[in-house]
Order: sequence, then C-alpha cells, then structure tokens
Amino acid sequence: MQPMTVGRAAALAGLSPKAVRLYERRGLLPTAERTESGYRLFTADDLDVLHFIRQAKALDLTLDEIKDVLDLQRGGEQTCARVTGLLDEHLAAIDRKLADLRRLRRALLTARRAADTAQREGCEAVVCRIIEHAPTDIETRPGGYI
Amino acid sequence: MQPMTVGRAAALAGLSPKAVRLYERRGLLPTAERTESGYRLFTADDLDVLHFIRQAKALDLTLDEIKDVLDLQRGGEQTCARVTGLLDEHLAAIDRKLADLRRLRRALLTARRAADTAQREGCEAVVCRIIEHAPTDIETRPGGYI
DNA sequence: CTTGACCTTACCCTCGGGGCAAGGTTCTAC
DNA sequence: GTAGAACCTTGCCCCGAGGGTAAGGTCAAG
Repeated sequence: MQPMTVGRAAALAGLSPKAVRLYERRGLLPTAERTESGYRLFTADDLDVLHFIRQAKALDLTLDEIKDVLDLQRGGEQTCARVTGLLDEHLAAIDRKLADLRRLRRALLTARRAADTAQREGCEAVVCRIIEHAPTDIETRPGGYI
Repeated sequence: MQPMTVGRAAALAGLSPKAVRLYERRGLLPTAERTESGYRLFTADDLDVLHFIRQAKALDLTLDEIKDVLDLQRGGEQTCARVTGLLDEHLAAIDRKLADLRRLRRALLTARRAADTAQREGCEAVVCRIIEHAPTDIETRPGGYI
C-alpha cells in the first residue's frame, strides 16, 4: 500500500480529513511526510494509528488521553497499566453519568406529569411552576456536562 | 428585599456572577438597572428568574430553550405546550443518551477484561490491541457527545 | 489613607472538530 | 490543450456555557 493523501486516509479510517489534520497537529500522529506540492502523505502505519484513534474515541477517551497512550507505546513502555487505569476511570465516569442521567430522567418525568396535570386543570399562573417545582436535588456537576 | 449586586444575586441563586452576567447578555434576564457607578442591581423578581433558570438548567435545558420559555411567559402566552414539548424532547434525548452510555459501558467492560487477560499473559505487543480489539459497533454519533 | 473585597469590560481558553474563504494541484474528459 | 471537477493547503470564525485573567473603577472598614 503506497502513501495516500489525507482524504483517502481519513475515509479509510472512517474519519474526516479535518479530524486527521487535527490529530497530526495535536501530536497523535507523527508529522506526515509531504509531497513537493505540500500534500500530506500517510502510510499504512499511519492508518493503523488512525484506526486505533477511532477505536479509542469510540471508547470515549479524549484526544489527550489517546495521545498519552500512543506516546507511551512509541516509547516502548508498558502501556497496560495506563490503559487499564484509563478504562477504569472511564468506567467510573460512565457510571456516574448513568446515575446522573437516571436522576435527570426522573426529574423530567416528574415535571412532565406535573405539566399534564396543570394542562388539564387549565394553564394558568401555574404554567412555569412546572419547572420551578421540579426536584431540586439534582447536583449540577461542575464538569460542565451534568 | 432591596436590590443587590451581581455577586450577591448569584450566590443567592447558586450561580456564579459570570453566569448571571451571561444570562443578562443572552436575554434570559431583563437588562439590569445600574447604580451611578455602573454596578448592576438585581431585584427579587430577578432572583425568581435566576432560580427558575437554575432549575431549568438542572433539567438540562439549553439557555436558548430557557429563553424561549421565559419570553413566552413574559408575553403572557400559554407556555404549557412549549414546556411539555421541551420536556418530551428532552426525555427522548435522555433515553438515547442512556442507551448510548450503556453500549459504551459494555464496550469499556469488554476492553477492561481483555486488558486483564493480556496483563496476566504478559504485556507484549498485545498491549494496545486492548483498545484496537474493542467492539467497533459503537456508533460515533455526529452529535459530538458520544 | 489604605487595604481588601467587590464590581466593570474585554479578551482568550476549553473540546473536537464543522464550515467557509481563498488559493494551489492533480486528474479526467473532451 | 484546456476546462472543470475534485482534491489539497492554511487560516479564520463558530458551537455551549461559561472559566481565567487582566486592567482598572468603587465601596466599606480600619
């Protein structure tokens, strides 16, 4: 397999060209060779890395985390501990998110039922107490996403 | 309760001053009065709105959605339909996210078990095939999150 | 008078790219 | 040979919901 340009590499890896350029800029991919006219050239090795990145992204790892693993790997280091650590952290994070979402779902359902009741009784000043009276015990996590 | 400055209003509503200023700028709050020296002055009514915003945010509504509801409310319109619509949409979105997260959790668990096995067998080239061999059937949703 | 706590605006940063502009290159068809 | 399509390049601004910081104005207490 001879070197290919970014569009082809991206398509083969199931990514967008823009994403691939971003990964290079962020150091997840080694700086690609260029043709005389400046086109990036990607090798089969690069494709492997791209596939790896895609998989890791599917596991919800951040680009920084993926870079960590790739850097360790390139340094010939034992990445198992790092990888299992990452996976454990992510499992814990997922479980927190699941719990949050389930709480959120309950709160929404409560609000929804209140809305129905209010609607049957006539939609007065009660209107937006629907939300005002939703359960307050939802912790708005600082993490930004719930 | 006499008017208060942004820090106090924010603290009473459980928000940051910066968030409160943002809400004003985005039109969720009416433009606040100012002291001679330019400090914003918030009233008890503003506090009610801030509490409402906090609740709505806890239900995962976006600022735009919250603004919609508040605008309707200020216009004296029936907001019930809008609110129930929003809640229904969000319930559906939550359910999709829950399903996504559960799939992700399964994939992570699979990867985690593979990591354990690999570690017991010695951490060789297998190392990052942990992730490479994770289930690929996770749809990377275009929505950015998962 | 000074110190510290508050306030103001404004600008850059997040995360993972998407979209677009303006321009260069390469390939295909006629 | 040349037109056009289909690539590629860099660079900039955009998303959400603010956080961090700078540079400076204001207010109350000691």
